[in-house]
Amino acid sequence: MEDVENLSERKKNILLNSVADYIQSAVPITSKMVKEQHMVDISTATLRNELNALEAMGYLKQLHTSSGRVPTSKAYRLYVNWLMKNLTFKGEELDVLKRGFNLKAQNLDSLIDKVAKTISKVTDLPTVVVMNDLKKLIIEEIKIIPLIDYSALMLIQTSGGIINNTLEIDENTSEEDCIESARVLHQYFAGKTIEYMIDNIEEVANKYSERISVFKKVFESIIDILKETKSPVHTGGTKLLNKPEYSDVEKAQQILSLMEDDDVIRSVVKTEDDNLTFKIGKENDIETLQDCAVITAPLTIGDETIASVGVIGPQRIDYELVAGAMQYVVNELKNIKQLKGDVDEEKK
Amino acid sequence: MEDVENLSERKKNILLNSVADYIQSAVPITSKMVKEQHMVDISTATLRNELNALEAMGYLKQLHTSSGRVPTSKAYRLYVNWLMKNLTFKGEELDVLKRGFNLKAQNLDSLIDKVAKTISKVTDLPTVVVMNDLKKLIIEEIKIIPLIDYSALMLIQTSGGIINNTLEIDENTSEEDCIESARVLHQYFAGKTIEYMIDNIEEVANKYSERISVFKKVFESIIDILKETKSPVHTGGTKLLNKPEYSDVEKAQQILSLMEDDDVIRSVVKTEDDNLTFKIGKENDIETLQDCAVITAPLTIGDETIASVGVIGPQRIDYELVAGAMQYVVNELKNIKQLKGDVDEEKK
DNA sequence: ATTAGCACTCTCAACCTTTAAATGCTAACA
DNA sequence: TGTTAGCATTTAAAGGTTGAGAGTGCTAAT
Repeated sequence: MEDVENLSERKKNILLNSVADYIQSAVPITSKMVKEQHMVDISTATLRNELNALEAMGYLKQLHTSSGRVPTSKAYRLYVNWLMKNLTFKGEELDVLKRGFNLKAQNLDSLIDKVAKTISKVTDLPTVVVMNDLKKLIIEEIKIIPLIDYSALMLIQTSGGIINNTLEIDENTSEEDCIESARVLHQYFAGKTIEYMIDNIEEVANKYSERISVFKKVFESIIDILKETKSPVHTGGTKLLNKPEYSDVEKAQQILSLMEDDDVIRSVVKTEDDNLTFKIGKENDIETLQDCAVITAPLTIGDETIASVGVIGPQRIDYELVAGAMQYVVNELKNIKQLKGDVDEEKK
Repeated sequence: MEDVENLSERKKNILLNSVADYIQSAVPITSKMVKEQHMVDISTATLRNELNALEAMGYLKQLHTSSGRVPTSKAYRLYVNWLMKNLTFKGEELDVLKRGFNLKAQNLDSLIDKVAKTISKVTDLPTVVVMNDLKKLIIEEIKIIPLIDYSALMLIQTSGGIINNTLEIDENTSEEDCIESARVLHQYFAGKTIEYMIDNIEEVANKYSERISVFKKVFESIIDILKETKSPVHTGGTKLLNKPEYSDVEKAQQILSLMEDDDVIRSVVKTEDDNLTFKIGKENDIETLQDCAVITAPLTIGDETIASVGVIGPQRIDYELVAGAMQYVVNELKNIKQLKGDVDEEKK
């Protein structure tokens, strides 16, 4: 389908350079510009012929007869494919990232938050993270710590990170009750999935509710918490307003309100692919996004893919920067568990 | 200063009604409109005289000779003062709030987050929460719970809520070490302020570092965490774009980037007052906000004022709704500790 | 295959015109 | 003295016109 071979070396040159220029400047490509910046030896007339041909092939289009040309989705796709073959991280921009993004082990929520904020900052684009279903995660450790006000903190350490939630408990629940509850939970569910725990916790609760009055209450709270789906986390929406594409408030708002619709954005950002995925223009299913680009990647810790991250912008997006930043963050996350794996090995 | 007495009953009527209308519609006030909606028996000519007089007194101004009039800051101030005397919560809107805002005890971060999101949702305006300095909070309880990956969770239960942070610790730190560390910290610092803890922890660390090798490391992490200042939390920035006042992207961006400047927004939102504070138009110190309204309130849990919350919008803001929503949330927060106080009493 | 030259197209900004809505003012009225 | 009808006046907003400028496509020559 992407028969790059059809393109003469010169056409390819013109096209890739022009797309790169346009991504930086947002100024339509003209024969004069191409000559001055890339092909001084060739006349504008010749370049006009080339541009004309590229337009006929569907890589460029004019906004109106007497204007320069802008890249089509097809051109961006070509550019991205080429870029992915020749990707080198951009030094300076990623320096900022490397300095700002040190991951200490932390709970999932703040980890996700940090990922979104960092990518948004570096790319200067809105960024969304949607959590995968937690149900498939494997339970490693469970702790329940009583706090004030009829509440307790429950920590579930899983194969995909630590889940950290507040339980409502009865007023006369002692610290020992909490420890005992955690012990029982651990006994039954360590090594099992969260899904398994949801399905079977009731049974366990019934078994123990007579011996320890608080059990049932605790277990009910746990079910409530685990069943609830996390809202997607989004940051940097206002960054869209900087882009000339969205100087019209209406347009910006369409995208922004789409980002706030949990179900829609979840379907947009969630990715099955193992690598970066680029959806450019028409490649997007959602109507509103058909003149946008969406770049998504899975967030994997160890063996568990816990979430997907997505960056949304105009098609004229700095793919190189975005891909570099996302790649970097995704790798850092993988390394966290790498470390943990090593430690486990040593212990054995 | 606010000599409402100068105003005849009729003028006051016209003005308050007109401001209320304008807040809802954003359409400049005309003699015709006033007649039709509030004073059918009086001719437009008479109303023109009245409006003219109100303008001379500085309550209204025309955008140009042949346009209707819009309220000045002075008029909004009068309106707000009147409103605060006659405030009744708006039933329907606050119903949404009451349904959505149930506060379980939780850590400070998520509490703050919930407050911001809720107020922003109900008022349909950007909302910011800035944390007060935590240094004055009194420590009640300290727990350290070891997790994976050289890290532990530290919970400090204070007079103002639970502070919840991840520590980096040495690889060979046992659970007993953590418990012992927490015990020592508790022994020295329970009942003291966090500030006191920061000033004296080093000494304690030195004393114990020989007996328990991990102490120093733990204590260093704690200092780092406590010294760091929390960034303000902001939500709903994009809601500004709905307002006709900000159909111009430039204007919206001015406000939005101001909201993202931590130092500036902190000075804007932080309030010493015990109640709701309204800063209308020129009453704001910051240049950019001089055609905005900023409504702020302290967030108090028990005796501790832990943060300030602020709502930012055009001067033409639904003060009634905003005041109602903020008042409600502020009270709910107070009640949390009320509850806790009761429990403490019972225990004695 | 390339290029110079030129006619052609279209946007953009500036300027003008018209329309409609609101006002201020004057003079009459209760 | 307060109220009102009537009318001239003001102005923004919308629509139309024009000229300049930038870019293209096409033709004919190299």
